[in-house]
Amino acid sequence: MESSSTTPGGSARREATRQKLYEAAVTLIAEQGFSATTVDEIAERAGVAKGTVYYNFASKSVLFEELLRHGVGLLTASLREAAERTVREGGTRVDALDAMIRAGLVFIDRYPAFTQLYVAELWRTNRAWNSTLLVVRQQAVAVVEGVLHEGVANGEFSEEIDVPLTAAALVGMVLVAALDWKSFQPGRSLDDVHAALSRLLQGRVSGRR
Amino acid sequence: MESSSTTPGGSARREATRQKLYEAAVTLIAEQGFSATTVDEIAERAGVAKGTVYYNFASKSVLFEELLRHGVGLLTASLREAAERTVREGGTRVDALDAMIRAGLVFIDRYPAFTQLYVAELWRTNRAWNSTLLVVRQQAVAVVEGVLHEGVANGEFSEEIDVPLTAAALVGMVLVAALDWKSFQPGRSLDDVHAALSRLLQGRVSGRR
DNA sequence: CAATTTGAACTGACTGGTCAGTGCAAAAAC
DNA sequence: GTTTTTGCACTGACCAGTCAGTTCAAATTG
Repeated sequence: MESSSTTPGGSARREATRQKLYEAAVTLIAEQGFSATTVDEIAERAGVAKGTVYYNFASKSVLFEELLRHGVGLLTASLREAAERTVREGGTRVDALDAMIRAGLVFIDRYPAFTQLYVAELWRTNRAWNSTLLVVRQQAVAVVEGVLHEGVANGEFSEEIDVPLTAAALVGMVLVAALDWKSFQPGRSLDDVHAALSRLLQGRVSGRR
Repeated sequence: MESSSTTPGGSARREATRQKLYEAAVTLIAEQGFSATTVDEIAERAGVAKGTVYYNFASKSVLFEELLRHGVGLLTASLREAAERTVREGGTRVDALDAMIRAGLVFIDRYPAFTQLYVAELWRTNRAWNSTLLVVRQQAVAVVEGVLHEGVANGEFSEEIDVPLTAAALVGMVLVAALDWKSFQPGRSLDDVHAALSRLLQGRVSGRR
């Protein structure tokens, strides 16, 4: 009897090629931007012929869009997992936010190029992949918004907070601080950076000691 | 070659042309990115012949670099002014940070395209104008760092805060929240957005009412 | 077992188009 | 009469996307 034959999603070989192309594309586009990165460069970095890029992806833009979706999927899964685990283990929503900050830092630590690219392309308008970008942005922020909403509902947060704006601000805080960390103080430990952001989150900036 | 600005012979007419080119370039590059924007487009949008672009700027990259410097000069002047005015009028350093948040929002409200472009290009590496970018980034963050340092020195802030990281986080918070505001909730008033960010800054997120 | 067939995956030279930057003579502005 | 702008043709490099041909592992056959 036939085992579960050709899995929907392509052969293992093909999947490996696509993965190599993602990895090549993400660093090049993070460094240079989408338009300045050529398909030839991506193929060369991936150790693959140019035609292979077009065998696996309909176009340069499509490769990029799928890369975005792939990366954001990883990020949101990680954020969601951190928040859920914290709450499940009896933590408060502030604890959950803190756990998400850490999860965000861990992600950025592991995939700095993707983060760079995400920030750089996120607010572009008039681009072909605009709708993808919208979805992909909302996905990440929505996880934070969810925790904020829960906190407001259970009285842990003030009802006066502006959920979407606060979520965006928190995401921005982590993104920019982390990019700065990676770009200008790469020696710092993740715990160190996390501690600094925790302090800011919990308003423990003011006041001596 | 005397390409530097503030040339003795810099006529008012020439300055006006350069200004038109800045304005055309900033919106186009914000929308499309540097590489995807052509010199022909910039010239057309500015209502000027292509040759004029090259009469006024050595190259497309140089035009962009001078544009960056010009815009960041405006931003930092505004931030510095806000902080100094607050302190001069007897405000605390927290008040100064708050005033800088507002000044940042006012700037972004007035020059959204520049802000977009700034964020998009700020963490690019391997680009011709890398050194310019470094200067330009440090300029904006340094103003915030200055206020944090003063606050630590006079005991208003904990000595444990990580000044560079906290400054970057604050800048990120404002940038991302503001871009979100402009992109997705443009109806909101500046005061509204400012209030939400103030609350976050002062740790008044937790706790009922 | 080989030997052969099949087809998905991959290759890289090639094409058609785009674009930064040049050159220059003439007009306009100052 | 000097500076600045115009208009436009031109070049050379670069690049996204194509396509006819190749590879190779697994399936089929004898």
